[in-house]
Amino acid sequence: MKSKILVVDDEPKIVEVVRSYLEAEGYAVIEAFNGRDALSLFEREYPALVILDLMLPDIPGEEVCQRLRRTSRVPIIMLTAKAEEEYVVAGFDLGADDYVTKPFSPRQLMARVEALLRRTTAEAIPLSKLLSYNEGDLVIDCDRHEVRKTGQLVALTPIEYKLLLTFAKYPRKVFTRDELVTLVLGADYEGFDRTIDAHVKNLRQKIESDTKDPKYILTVHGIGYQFGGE
Amino acid sequence: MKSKILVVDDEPKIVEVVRSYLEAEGYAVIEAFNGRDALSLFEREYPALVILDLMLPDIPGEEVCQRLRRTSRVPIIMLTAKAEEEYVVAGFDLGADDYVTKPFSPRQLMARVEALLRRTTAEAIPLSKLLSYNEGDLVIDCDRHEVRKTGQLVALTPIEYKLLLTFAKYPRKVFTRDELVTLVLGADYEGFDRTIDAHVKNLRQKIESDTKDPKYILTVHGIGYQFGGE
DNA sequence: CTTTTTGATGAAGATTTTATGAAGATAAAA
DNA sequence: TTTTATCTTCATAAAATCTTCATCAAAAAG
Repeated sequence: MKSKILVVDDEPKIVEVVRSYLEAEGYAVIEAFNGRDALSLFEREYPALVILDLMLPDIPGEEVCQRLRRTSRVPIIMLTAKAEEEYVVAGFDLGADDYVTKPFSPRQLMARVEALLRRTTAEAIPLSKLLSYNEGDLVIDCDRHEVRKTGQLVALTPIEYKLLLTFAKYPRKVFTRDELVTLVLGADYEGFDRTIDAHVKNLRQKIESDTKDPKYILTVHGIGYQFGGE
Repeated sequence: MKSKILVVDDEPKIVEVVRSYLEAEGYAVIEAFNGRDALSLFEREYPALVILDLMLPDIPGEEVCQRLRRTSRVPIIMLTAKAEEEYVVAGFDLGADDYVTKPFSPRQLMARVEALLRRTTAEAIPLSKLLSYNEGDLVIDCDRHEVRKTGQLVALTPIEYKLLLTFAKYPRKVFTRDELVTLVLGADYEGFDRTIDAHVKNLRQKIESDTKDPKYILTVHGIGYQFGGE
C-alpha cells in the first residue's frame, strides 16, 4: 500500500489534476480547499506528504506550513504561483522541503514527490533495473535476469545469479560465508559454508576478466567476500 | 562547524560562485571539475551534500549520481542546463533529491541546500558505523571492514583489524599483552604473548605517520599497549 | 654511567586460509 | 527413465598470514 498524500489548493481544477496524477502512481489522495480543513484533515489522517498552495481563502498557506511544522516533520511541497525569489526563499525558511511554481509540470511534481518520500521513508535505495559497472563492462538486467560481460551474454546458474545480486545490492559490504549461505542458499541450509567458495569460483570465471586479479568479487581474507564494482 | 559540501561542475566559474555563496553561509566546500575526481573525493571526504552538474568531461553526471547512490544516501542536488522535463524526471529517478536548472538563483540554491540538510540531519541515519580519529586522519568503517589512513585504504590482516578494533573500542585503556592475546587471538591461544608485539609492529607500519613516534598505538612500558586516538 | 630489563624490528619457517579441478550427488528437463 | 544441468564435497595446490626467534635499540634500575 502506497502513502497517503494531502493536497491543499483553493482551485478545484488544480487539485483534480494533481489527484489524478498521484492516483495513477498509486497514492491515496485526500484534499482540502482551505487552510482550516487542511489542518484538521492533517490531524485526523496523518498523511505522509503535503502539497500546499500558498493562496488560500482563509488562513495563508505560509501559516498553515508553520503550524504543521510545530507538531510534525511531514514533507511539505509548496505549489504556488508566487515565483519571486523572495517568496521561494521565505517558503523554505518556513520549513518547506520543496517549492514548485505554477504553471507546473505534473510529471515533474510526481518526481519530486517520489524523491521526497524516498528520502523520508528511509527505505533502502531501490536498485535500478539496469546495473552497469565499469562503463558497461558488466551489466546486470534485473528484469530480464540477464548478465552481460563486455556485451556478451553470460549464462549464470540460479545460485550464481542470486549470489551476484546479493553482492551488488550491498557494494563494498563484507559478507561472511555464513551470511552468504543464509542469503543465497537459504536460512535452512544444512551443508557447509565452503560451498560458497565453489560458487564464487564459478561466478568469477564468468564475469571476471582475470580470475587471478578479480575486480568484482574480492576476497577478504579471514572473513569472506565483498563486491567491489565501481 | 557546519557541513562539508562537494560541488561538481566543469565550469570553474560556476563552482566559484557556488563556493562563495556556500562559504558565506558557513559551509566547508570541496570541489571537483570532473566525475572521476568527484567520486574519489567523495570516498575520501564523506561530504554531507553534493551539488552535481550533469555535463562533465569524463563520466556523465548521471552515472556519477548512480554510483554515489550505490553506496550512499548523501543528498544530491543536480544543477544543470538540461531543463527539459524528461531530464528532470530522469534525474530524480537516478536518485537525486533536487534538480535546479541553469541559469539559477544562488539564493534559491542556498535555500534548497538548507532545506535538504535540515531534512537529512533530522533523520540522522548513519549509513555505516564510522570511527574517525584526528579529523579523518584515521577512519575505521566497520561495515566495510575498511581502514583509511589520510584517505588511503590500507589493507589490514584479520588479526591486525581485530587488534585495531579492540584498541579503538576502549581508547586510553591500557591493555596487558595477556589481555590482548585473549581478546584478539582467542582465549584458547597457546602461543606466547610477544606475538602481540609483532602484530603491533605491523599495524603501526600501516596506520602511523611516524612509527618512531606513534600517535595511535602507544607503548606502556612494562605493561603493554594503549590506544591514544581522540 | 653501567647494567639490566623491556620493546622494536626483519626475516624464515609453520600454519591457516583460499583457489581450483574433478567426482559424486541431486534436481530438473526431455 | 534417461539425459542434462546444477550443486556439493573433497583433495590438493597456491597464497596469505601468523608465530617465533635473533638482533638491535630504548628505557628503567642500580
